[in-house]
Formats: sequence, structure tokens, C-alpha cells
Amino acid sequence: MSMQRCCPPAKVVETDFEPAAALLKAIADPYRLTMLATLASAEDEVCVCDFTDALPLNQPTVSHHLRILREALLVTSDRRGTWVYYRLATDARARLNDALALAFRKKVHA
Amino acid sequence: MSMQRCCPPAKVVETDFEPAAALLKAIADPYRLTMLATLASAEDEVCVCDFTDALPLNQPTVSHHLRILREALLVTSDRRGTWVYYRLATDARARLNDALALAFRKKVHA
DNA sequence: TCCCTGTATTGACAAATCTAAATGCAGGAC
DNA sequence: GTCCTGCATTTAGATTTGTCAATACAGGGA
Repeated sequence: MSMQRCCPPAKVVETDFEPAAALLKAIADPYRLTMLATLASAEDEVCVCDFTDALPLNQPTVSHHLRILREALLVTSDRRGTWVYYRLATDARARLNDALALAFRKKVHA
Repeated sequence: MSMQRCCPPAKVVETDFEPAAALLKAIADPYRLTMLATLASAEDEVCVCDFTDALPLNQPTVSHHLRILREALLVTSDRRGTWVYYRLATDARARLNDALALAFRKKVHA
């Protein structure tokens, strides 16, 4: 007798997870999480110089990580004179929560 | 007159974000998010063959992504006969929430 | 104007990641 | 035992990512 199927075929979800994955990738780095955590903890803007002082990274590398967060719209930047200050985007936390929720939501139409 | 500092120096947090970053990196991929979402939506185990059937990936690539989720302890696998079934780890969602919370918690001792 | 400081960008390189072809392995059918 | 099927692993190649040196840019001080 021939082999039966493994099981009733499960429905693989067809949601487009590209945006959620891109957002999560933007924070999936220890230094970028440190930056986000610093901005969240400060509850205020933080000068780039604080990151270059505190992190074991060269200035261009700090700038690179900040750019990734900026392009993901998780932070905003503001130059005032010589210095540039970064601030957490107001919806940063919500957007990340939504990305997780999108992956973990239960089956839709019951 | 010489230039003053930019601002009162902000305190860069010193938490070790390596584990959180590793966990987030494990899900920061559209196909792996699809797999997680399928497991969460199914609320039951899902056969590997369902993924190889539904995703535009070759079987070794599906196996590769499942391994990353397995090694992050986000899913568990169970072979029964010829087939292997994957299931969402019971604490998967909680661990990811914790990783986000670690980054976004407010300043600790006031 | 010229210089100096802070930040961003460019370019190059190493390491990590994604994908697939080839192969290996486990388990059922025969 | 021999096949055959489903999944894992190995290997290799292409792309992406993290890092730094060098350079460019912006803005204030003299």
C-alpha cells in the first residue's frame, strides 16, 4: 500500500513579512539596541558624541548604525550647530510591537 | 572663547544586548516570520513538507531557516516516522516581548 | 577669510548570511 | 536485505553586513 500524506496539510500564511522583517533587522544588533535603549532611557535627545564616547566603535561606525535606525524611521535626528542630536521616534515601540503581533496573531477568520 | 560641551553628557546604557540581538536576528527574515506565523496561526504542529510545498525555496533552504529558529529555541521539532513536525515554543512570544522590553524600558533607579 | 571640531559619506575589506546542488541519513514499503 | 521518500548536512557561490581609514561636509570661532 502506498504511503499516505503526513497529515492534513497546514495552511502556510501568505502575509507579506518583508516590512516587518526589515524593521526587526534594523534593531537586531547589540549596538543598535544599546542606542535605542539609551534613547528610551533618556526620554530625551542624545548627542552623537555620547555614543562615540561610550561605545567601542569608531565614529563612522556609530554614524552607520544611527543611519540604519534613521532609515527605519525608529529615530529622528536634529542638527543644532556643530552637534547632532538623536531622539526616539514616538511610534518606535508601537511599530515594533505591531511587527511582533503580525507574526504571532492567531488564525484570522476563526 | 572655547567651545563648550554639546550638552550634559547622556548616560549610554551598558546592558549586554547580545542575547536579545541574537534572538531578534533569528526572526528578522521574511521566511522565518512566515514560518513562525504559520506555527502561531496553526496553534499546532506543522509538517516540514508544508513549508517546502508552500514557500518558493528549495528543501535545504527551508531546513536551514528551520534550524535557525530551532537553535534560537523559538520552535521545537519532533520526528515521527518519515516526517518531522515543528511546533512553536511555548515561551517564544514571551521571550521576544522581553527582548523588546529590555530595549525600551525606562531609566531604572528613577 | 582660514582653521578647527563634530558628523556624514565613501571605499575597501572581512565576516556573516542566504541560497542551492550534492550528499548523507532515518525510516517505512517491499 | 533493497528501494524510495522526507529531512538534515555539507559545500560552494553570491549577496549583505559590520568595521575602519580616508575624505567630505557643516557650522562656529578667530
